[in-house]
Amino acid sequence: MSDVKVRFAPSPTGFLHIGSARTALFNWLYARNHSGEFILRIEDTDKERSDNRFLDEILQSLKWLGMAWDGEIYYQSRRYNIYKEAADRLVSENKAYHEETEKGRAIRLKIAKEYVVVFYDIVRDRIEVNSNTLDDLVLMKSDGSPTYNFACVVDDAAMGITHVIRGDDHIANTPKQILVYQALGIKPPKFAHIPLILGEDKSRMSKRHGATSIQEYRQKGYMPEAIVNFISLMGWSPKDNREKLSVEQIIKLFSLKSIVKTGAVFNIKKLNWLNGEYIRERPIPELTDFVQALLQQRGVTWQDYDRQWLEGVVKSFQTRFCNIDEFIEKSRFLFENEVIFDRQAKEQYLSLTVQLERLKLLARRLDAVNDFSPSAVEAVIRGLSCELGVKPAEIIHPARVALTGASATPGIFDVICLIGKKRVIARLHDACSVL
RNA sequence: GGCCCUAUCGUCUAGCGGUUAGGACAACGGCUUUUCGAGCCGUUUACGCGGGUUCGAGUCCCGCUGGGGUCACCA
Repeated sequence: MSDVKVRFAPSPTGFLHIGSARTALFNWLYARNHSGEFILRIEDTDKERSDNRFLDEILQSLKWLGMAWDGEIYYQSRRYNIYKEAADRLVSENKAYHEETEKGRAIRLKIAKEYVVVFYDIVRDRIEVNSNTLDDLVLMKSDGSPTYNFACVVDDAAMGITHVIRGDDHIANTPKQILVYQALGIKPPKFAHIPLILGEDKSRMSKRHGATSIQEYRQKGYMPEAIVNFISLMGWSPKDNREKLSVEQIIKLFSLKSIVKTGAVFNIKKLNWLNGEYIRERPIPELTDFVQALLQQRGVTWQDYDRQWLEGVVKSFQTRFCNIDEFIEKSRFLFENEVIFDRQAKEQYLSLTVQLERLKLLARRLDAVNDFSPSAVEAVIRGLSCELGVKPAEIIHPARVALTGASATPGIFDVICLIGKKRVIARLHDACSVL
């Protein structure tokens, strides 16, 4: 058994976003690395802003990312008596006092002047703050609920938390909390303040920087292992030049001491690359399940859709997409009846009479093919190019545009089969209709 | 503004007194090829500035500048 016990303490006032997911991850990794405990505590003392909708979402995101917590979930809203008791004790010991305000009676902690609070942070080493910069800390609000800094300390102590791993933005809270620990006569846990995740402009990542909630990334088709791998690399590294790591490998290598001190700018392009790596290594049946679920969510469908066909589509696109938006965008010619033409491609490949005449011929030959397989289609096209004395590309390029509207697609022989004979002939005819 | 933290390619990072400053993403180019992608190969790009300490500084110290965080009866 290990003596490590950490916690993730979200407040249900918003969705689980990239930053807090990373905080949760580092806690979880640390616990797993030390065979310690990882508990979940819901800091729902703000009645106004807390919402069960957010709580459900946070729990779901955590599960989806694979971070299982140990034991029961704690809710601060159900522990008010514990905070009250602790606060009363401090008042009786003359370490805190009641304050009458317009809103009612609050309890504040007395903070001595000219006192230097020193603590050692695992990431940043020594930090010291003069108590003169601190006001007497409100412990219990006039509505009877505890303040964050108080409830947090009381709970961390009561739950036996050994390491508090949290965002950088809490550094300023730490001296205050240490003063609470001292008043309570309890030895503080160890602290590790991890750098924040930043947006493009280097300020703390927020909604205005684009998608920030884990759920959004899930819906966009990012895999949990890609996200875990990616966020673990913001502020931490295995130091051996590896980038793609399984969660087991990360757990094994993880260390709080190797966390960097500077904020990391969220780089979506790298996430895209990593997600693409995971997509490429996934077996087709599995990847198809993954894509299928997402397409369903988006309402993308096709009348002749069947599992085998979809697997073929996924196989053709496996190396060509890094998220579901890209998949949908690039494969639309398979799911929609109408072909959306790229203006330039059409200009280049479907404007000459010879090009259209070749397509007309191609349509006739293809129509005669009964076994509509990639190899059969290829034989037809190569045969035709030979007969006409032109390079296969002279037929392939116009055909690609006529059939898909685009100039960049998976291999044309596969594409033709995926579109299906009936639609292929129809599209070819449509393209030649101006003749 | 006070307080606190921080500073290596555009971005994520390795480095922990002596390195041709390494890797990854991105970008760019090449190979391959029916286009694109993937893959493989390659190129461009970094130690913010100024002082010290030292035989020697990206690495240690100080200052400056830049960036961030925080200053609630919100967490």
